[in-house]
Amino acid sequence: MRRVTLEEVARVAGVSRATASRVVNGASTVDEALRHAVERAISSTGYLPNIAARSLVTRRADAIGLLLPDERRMLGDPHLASVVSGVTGVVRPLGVHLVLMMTGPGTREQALSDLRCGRLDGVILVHTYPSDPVPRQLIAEGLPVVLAGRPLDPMPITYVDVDQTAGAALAGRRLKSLRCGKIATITGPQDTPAGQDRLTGFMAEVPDAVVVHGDFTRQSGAAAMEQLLRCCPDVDGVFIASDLMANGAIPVLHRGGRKVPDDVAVVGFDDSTAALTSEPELTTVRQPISDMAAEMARQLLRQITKPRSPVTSVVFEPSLVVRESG
Amino acid sequence: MRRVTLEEVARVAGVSRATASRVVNGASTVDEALRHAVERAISSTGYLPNIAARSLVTRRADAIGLLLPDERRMLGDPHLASVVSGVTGVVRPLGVHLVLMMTGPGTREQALSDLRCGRLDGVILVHTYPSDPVPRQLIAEGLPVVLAGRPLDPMPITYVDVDQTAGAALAGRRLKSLRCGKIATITGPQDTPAGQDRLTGFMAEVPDAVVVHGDFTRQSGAAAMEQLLRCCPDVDGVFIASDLMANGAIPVLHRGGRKVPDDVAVVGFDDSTAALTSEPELTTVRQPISDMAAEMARQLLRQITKPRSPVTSVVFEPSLVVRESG
DNA sequence: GAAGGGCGTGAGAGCGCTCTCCCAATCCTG
DNA sequence: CAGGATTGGGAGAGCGCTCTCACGCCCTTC
Repeated sequence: MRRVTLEEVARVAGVSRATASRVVNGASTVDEALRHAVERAISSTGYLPNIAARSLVTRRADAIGLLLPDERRMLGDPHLASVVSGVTGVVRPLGVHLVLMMTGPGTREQALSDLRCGRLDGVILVHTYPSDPVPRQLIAEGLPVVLAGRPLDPMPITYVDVDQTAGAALAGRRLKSLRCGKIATITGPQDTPAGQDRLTGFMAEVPDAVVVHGDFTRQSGAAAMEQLLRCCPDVDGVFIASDLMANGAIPVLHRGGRKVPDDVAVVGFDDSTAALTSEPELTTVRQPISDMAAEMARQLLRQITKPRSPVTSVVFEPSLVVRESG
Repeated sequence: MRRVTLEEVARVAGVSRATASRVVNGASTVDEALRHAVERAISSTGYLPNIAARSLVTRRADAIGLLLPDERRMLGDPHLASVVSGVTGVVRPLGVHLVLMMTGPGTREQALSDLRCGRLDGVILVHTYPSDPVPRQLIAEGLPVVLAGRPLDPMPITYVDVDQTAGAALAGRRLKSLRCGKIATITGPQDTPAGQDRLTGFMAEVPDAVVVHGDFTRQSGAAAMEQLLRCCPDVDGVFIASDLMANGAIPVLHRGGRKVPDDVAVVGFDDSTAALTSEPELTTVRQPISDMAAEMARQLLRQITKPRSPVTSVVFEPSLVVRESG
């Protein structure tokens, strides 16, 4: 079975290859009659443009990469699906492919060379770790890139994030409005912007809060809560900097004989699926992940279309989702 | 900044483009001295092959698609990440891209035309719904495709699945060995092969089990458990056909005053992350999702390399993971 | 009625690569 | 040492598309 080429469509329509190409690409300078002839020829032959050939001359791959952190952390990340659907929602209608890449040995390098050899038009980088060299390399080479989340060190790069500080403040205000007297927080890792901002935002609202550190994992949430109950048994309100940690912490509270929210109110962060699998369901700070992902896609597309366009990061407003836990 | 071409590498190395190409593609018939010259030229110029040009002549896109079901169901699917990592693990080292596609309006058609126009070499289809026309279209056109999970209607298509029946039997045997007297099951949707097989496999082992239907969602698990407690309050062992449903069902059990596993033993299916977020943690039937995904990738790659090769489906053995719930 | 300006069309030159010839050089064999 | 076999390298023809450029044609405009 042979593939139909533009040449063939042109022959059937009785026009030149150039005109057929114009119709395929929606140029406006084609006579109505000829346009119809070409369109008929396209549908009668079942023509589909060969992307490789087009790509060769336009120097666009019409594909972008989504570079995810190492597998272990990602496997538990309930955000992933929302990110993917937000990005594809923007990108698919434009015929742009979304290529998924996980950080493994050498994979970040892979993505870089895919970008350099024109196989990918740009990448969205999720969760770069501190001191990750990739973002800097990308901006140095002028390659289109958008970061999910503000980078730890300031650099001239487009990112999309939620206002973490404001979100944590929301949580603080909620606990205060619940008339909690002894308030604590379980933090995220302090070498990440999100971890830092959620702490500072919360402390600004509740300056005398007890601070226990976690690292965003479920296990660390459980461990931190054990520590908290030991050092501060009269706590009656906790802001836990991720739903996943809250998910690990709440059973510890139960085992410690506390009822949630009656004895201890709990507010999480993320509004991930973990918020719904908790018992009771989590009051949490919502990040509009899907919208943010869509915005990342739009920003990336803009950079691809207009290279070296100015850096314009976007910060979304978080909101409080009140459920049962606090 | 200009891109380096093969032509340039050849000039620097003092050979023809053909020889340079041979070195790049690892042909064995190149003299050691020349090979080294070319390799030096490649690294000194920073040459990277242009994929579009290569693709144009080899007629391979070196990209495969992962076609996922509609977003709503997928968002809650904890398997996704394992599937992705299993597939990329096989496919990336070979330089093959994984393109993620979600079923939206017209997206399945998109995937088909991507396949037809050579933009994708093959697809992995996850969760086709009953009477989905896409699998048949694909096999009719001889396009490489692998199904995740046995199709409902038998058709000559390669699929990878776990032995659902055997897995459910494992669950049944576990509950019997726990000396449960009154055993029940909450099923998956009976219009899916997994839903059917998990029921029949379980019933073969526990013929007198009480049957309540669910549809694999958390909500349906909760609803089914309420129904079960009403119609059969003395139940002391339940096989729930998905961890997600078990996740919804266990709180209902608690609210009904039953302790898990003391009063009611619970066994789930999937060994998804939902099994770990349950309280207590779920005893469940494990499907080696990541291995299965890797196998799907291998099968697909084989089909791409050797078109029209015979259909060879692979069925994996499930295993029982004993945790706290039963 | 001639000159000027659009506008739509076709010819053709690539884009960067692979791969099929074909030729030259080397090797073996009798 | 001649003949054939074998091997490595080069020339060049595409792969299917886009896009520039130049050429008609028709519609103005004085």
